Amino acid sequence: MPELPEVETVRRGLLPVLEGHHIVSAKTRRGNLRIPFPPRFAERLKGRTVQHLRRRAKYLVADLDSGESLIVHLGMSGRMTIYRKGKVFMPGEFEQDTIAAEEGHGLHDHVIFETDAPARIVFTDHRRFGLMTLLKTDELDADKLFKDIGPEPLGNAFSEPVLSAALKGKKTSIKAALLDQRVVAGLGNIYVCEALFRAHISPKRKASTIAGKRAEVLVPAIKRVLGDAIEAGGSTLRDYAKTDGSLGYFQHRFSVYDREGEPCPAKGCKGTIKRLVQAGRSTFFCPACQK
DNA sequence: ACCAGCTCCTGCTTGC
DNA sequence: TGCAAGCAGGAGCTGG
Repeated sequence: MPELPEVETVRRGLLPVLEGHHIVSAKTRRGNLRIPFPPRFAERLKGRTVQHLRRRAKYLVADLDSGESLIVHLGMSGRMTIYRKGKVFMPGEFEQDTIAAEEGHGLHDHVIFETDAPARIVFTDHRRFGLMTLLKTDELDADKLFKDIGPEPLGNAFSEPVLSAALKGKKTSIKAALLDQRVVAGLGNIYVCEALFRAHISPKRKASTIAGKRAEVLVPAIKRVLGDAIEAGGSTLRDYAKTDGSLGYFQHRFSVYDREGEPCPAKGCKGTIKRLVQAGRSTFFCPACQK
């Protein structure tokens, strides 16, 4: 799935067709994703204005003028695709006046929104690990989906003392700890590997030993890798695409992820990237320069 | 309370 | 070429 940079890229792609716009209609094409849709889901969205489209951890949050918020999680394979009327193509191509009727009716196209942008927004998720629900906007923070989520890594609230405190006494590996959304929000397998590489910290190191000096290195490493990835439009491996169907390209800048057997890219390091399995997930790292 | 392991689902890649 | 096993970016739940 989309990790924080991919969700943020999707949010930015959706802004022009969602924020400040009316939802003309919403349609679900099955009864559930990872969880069932809430009662009267489509009716509660119809005619509403999206006042703000924001992101919390890996969730997209669309605040509506009804006092409710539409919550979207892309899971492992969720995408949002925008089809727009009057899209201008490159010279030599035609200008599209209508959205093809079949857009949004693929096997795994589960939710279709029409907005007055005008645009059709299609949520596609072949693995259905994603979710979509509606919550009262002023009760979001107390909801079980959000109440235990840690600080946003790109905000000022994520700092060396905060990370140190969150890791204090943790016996698990730093790799597993950073995947825990209660410690810090929005990191997934790829960016944890990349951040630990940049910080020269071994993924096998016990989490509690990071507090202090190592956390001073790790916090900026996390911020930089996420910032760089957002700037690159996210990473595309298998299932992620931007809202216009194009691909992110940060994957070409991975230092260790999915690079088992390749030479370590760190300056002066003669190590080789290794793969190991932690908590059932692949970890990629350089044993020579990550200690 | 914490932590490792399992599970949901489908599709792509890999290896025999 | 065909087929089955293995693997995938998340995260909630179970049981030790």
